[in-house]
Amino acid sequence: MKPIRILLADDHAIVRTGLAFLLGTKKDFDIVGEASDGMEAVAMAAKLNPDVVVMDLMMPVLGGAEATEQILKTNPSAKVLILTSFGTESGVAMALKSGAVGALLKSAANTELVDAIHTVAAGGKALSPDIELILQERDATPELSLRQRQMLESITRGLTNEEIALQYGLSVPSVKTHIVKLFAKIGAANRTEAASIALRRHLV
Amino acid sequence: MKPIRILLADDHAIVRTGLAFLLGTKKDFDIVGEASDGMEAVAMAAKLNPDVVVMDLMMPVLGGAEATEQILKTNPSAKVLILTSFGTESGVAMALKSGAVGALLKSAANTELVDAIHTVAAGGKALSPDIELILQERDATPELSLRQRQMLESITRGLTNEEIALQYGLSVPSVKTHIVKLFAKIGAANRTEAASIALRRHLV
DNA sequence: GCGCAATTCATCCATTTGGATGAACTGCAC
DNA sequence: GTGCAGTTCATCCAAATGGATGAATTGCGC
Repeated sequence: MKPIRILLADDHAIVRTGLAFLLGTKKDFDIVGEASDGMEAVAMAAKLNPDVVVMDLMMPVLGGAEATEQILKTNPSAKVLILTSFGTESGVAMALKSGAVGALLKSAANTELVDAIHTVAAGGKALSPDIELILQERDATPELSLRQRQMLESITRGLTNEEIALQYGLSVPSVKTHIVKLFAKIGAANRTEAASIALRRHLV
Repeated sequence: MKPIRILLADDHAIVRTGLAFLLGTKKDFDIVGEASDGMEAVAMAAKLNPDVVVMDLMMPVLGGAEATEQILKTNPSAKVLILTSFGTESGVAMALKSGAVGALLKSAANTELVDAIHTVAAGGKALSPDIELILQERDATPELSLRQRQMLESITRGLTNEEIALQYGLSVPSVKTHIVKLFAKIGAANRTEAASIALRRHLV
């Protein structure tokens, strides 16, 4: 039986070492490459054509979600499995939308990772219970419109309504309308809580 | 020559595997234990009396900074080396104040880690340039008083001045005084920007 | 003890914010 | 094409906020 060809992508050398050691000892796994950022992962995926890409979500140069999208463009048969840390799970939904077929927390046991790789290589989806929970929370946050995202971004910068109006060439009443609707959507009582929610949920 | 006895503490099994593999192959290192949270690290340090503790900053149950303090209480000769991820460096200053003698980013090359362990085991300090930079930024943020920290915490929760006054049994004018001084210290133009700064710099 | 920072509170005022309501236009979906 | 969401703006008002100033108390360090 052919081994599963795996590409590792993580900016932490220690994690790559751990993964390479952990997965390299399994006979049915073949580590074909290691990338230390998203851009490198895309380039190596195109060249090496791996079966599974085990990828960190938070990487410099190019993040995991964007890298997933790029990889699947040139390499549609590859299965992308996302690794994420607790507290930085915000991009998981985006990565899955980009085509990742699995995601688990870095704190997962080693066996969980091995199982997940087998699952996705066989065409299945591998979402750990923790991740499912995160996605539910995410769903609880309704999508924001373009203007609402802009307002939120400005709010987190501490701008006043007048400054925001100026920035986007709007009237102050318009800004207020957008902001009030934004509050209702994200469940904020005021702009300060909105900023807090935005930063905590990584909405900006 | 006696090998350096090392205790690993990291909630990510993958990272522990990587560290164990990376350090375990060196003849002068002896991995005497692995802990998956801060509490465990404290307990194992007391029992095993390691020379060096390589510890993650972000751990469940008990964080790296607190764990460092606890360990040094029962084990003053131990050298604590902090590992931290980019973006979660906020606690580094606290960990160093707690007595850690070294800190480096997880994205550091494997050799850097090996060098750092040798350095701290020999009684030196091991701060990577990235970490030095972070500490400088930290210094740019003046220390906040107890009340100011409380105000900031409440602000990030979106509370109004009246709610904050109620929470701490103060008058609204007092709350305002504290908040205005807080703004001056952290360089915020208003409470929303203050919340933003607090969350971004992990001041709360 | 003296000074300083932190803490407490008060008054006054301009600005900002949040909320309610109404109205018009646009573009997309059913 | 009808409806809905998003967008734009207006008016009016109450509440919250920020800023300035003054003043008293406490506690810590030199």
